[in-house]
Amino acid sequence: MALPRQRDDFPGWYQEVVKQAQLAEPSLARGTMVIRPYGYAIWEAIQRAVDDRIKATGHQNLYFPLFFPYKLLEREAEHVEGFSPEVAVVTHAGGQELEEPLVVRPTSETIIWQTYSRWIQSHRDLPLLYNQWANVVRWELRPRLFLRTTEFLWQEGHTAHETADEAIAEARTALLDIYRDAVENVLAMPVHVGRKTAAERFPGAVETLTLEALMRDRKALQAGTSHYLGQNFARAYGVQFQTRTGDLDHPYATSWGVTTRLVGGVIMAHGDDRGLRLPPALAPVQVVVVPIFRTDQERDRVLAAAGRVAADLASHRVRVDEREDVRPGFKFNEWELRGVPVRLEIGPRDLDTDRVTAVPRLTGEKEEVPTASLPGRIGELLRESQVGLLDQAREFRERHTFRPKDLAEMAALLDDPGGFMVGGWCGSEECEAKVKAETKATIRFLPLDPEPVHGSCIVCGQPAAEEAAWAQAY
RNA sequence: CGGGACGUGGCGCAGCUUGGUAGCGCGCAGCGUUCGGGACGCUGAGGUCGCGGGUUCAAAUCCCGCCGUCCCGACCA
Repeated sequence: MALPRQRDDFPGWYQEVVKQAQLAEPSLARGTMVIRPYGYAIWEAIQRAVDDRIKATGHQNLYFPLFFPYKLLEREAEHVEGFSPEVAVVTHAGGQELEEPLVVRPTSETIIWQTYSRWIQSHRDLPLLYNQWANVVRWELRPRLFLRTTEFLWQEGHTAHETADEAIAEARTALLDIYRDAVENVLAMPVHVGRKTAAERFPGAVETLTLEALMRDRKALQAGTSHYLGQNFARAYGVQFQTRTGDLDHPYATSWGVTTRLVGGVIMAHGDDRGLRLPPALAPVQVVVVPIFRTDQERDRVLAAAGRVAADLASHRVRVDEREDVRPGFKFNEWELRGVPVRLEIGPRDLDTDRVTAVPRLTGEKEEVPTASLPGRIGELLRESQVGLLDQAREFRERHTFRPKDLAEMAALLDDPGGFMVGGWCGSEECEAKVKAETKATIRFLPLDPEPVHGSCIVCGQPAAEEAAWAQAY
């Protein structure tokens, strides 16, 4: 088995880890992948974390179809500027010509607002707080495993509200109470929250909010997004409701999403040269037990003890690796590659002293734990691993956040070591474009709440309108 | 679509400059020794060298065309 390459081969390292940890089968065809069971289990854990918070904030799940009639496009295309609702027109399926051409969705605004136009008549119908888990297809020019694939799985919320204030608050709820909470506390990935510039905004949105994380190759990753759509889509689809005072108005809308990109984010934010490091809250296997024995008699004793340990730890996701065709050392490395937070070794030596050897993935330090205190100690190690990964990632991010004095210094810092560059911005698209042209860095986010700054624009020297954070991004 | 690189057993690669009929590591099969950090020894199976054409007594190697993949840009969760 080939080993993951070293960090300086990023993202080659990353791709190798994806393959070796058996998360996915990359590139069946351009931009596609097959997600393997272990990778899918990680996605399922992310789904649970996000979906719990979606339910807790009062949203409900439903489903809109992947394909929708072509004729739905004609109406909105003229209204929502820059928004392209189809990835392909399908005229044949199952060996037959279709009576009515279908479109494959890159996102669902089209079918959703067509539907909402029939569901919304009165202010009493609002708000609509709906969410779906689905797949979408986009012909991206430059695919990247998990981070940008032709087809991907995601969650998309689509809400409609009576007032602008309510919709704006909703966009923030999705960003902060659903996404940030799940990403930081479950994925252990620290994120900045903020607004996108007009140039980086979702087409059709009035305001785009974003979650920005830093990967270990010092590139930024957009980990989630939430849009305040104003009345743009409602107007395009002729959605109106009767207000409390009897007038007609268009509802105010939001949409928000996170995707299987988050699986890639976890790998790239936490991984080290031994492979994945998964936060316990996310790990499909939280504790792996590796029995060590030589003789048949030892095997019986050790496996019996391993079974008792697994039963004692039943409140965690425990797996006993009973394979006999590979040796213990091989298992150690394989489970480290797959990011299991805690490994337990049980052999004759441990049995003799009534102990178990515990090794957290976070530190790699072996520790002998008396069997009686094992459940308590494992709980501690898992909690420490969860918090430790978040702390390490946050510390890494702070170490790679800079305040350059001018564009030249920023360019140098982006080149080495890379990271977030914070500084004043005059607010002009010219300065934004200039930085991008010269350094490939874009403004990743502006403060969530605009606040006046003194100082000057790092690019042109004019008075700064606000503070921006630049980075090179995926 | 522009710029660069590469297609050789399942995987990763060497061989090509200077043509002579294919090799290494991993994996796989069998046997033995091993088993607390990716075991070792011996034996063995497995390849129309991306596809098509050309040059030549002879092509993985030289020439032409095509196809595909990856990297850098445009696009983007």
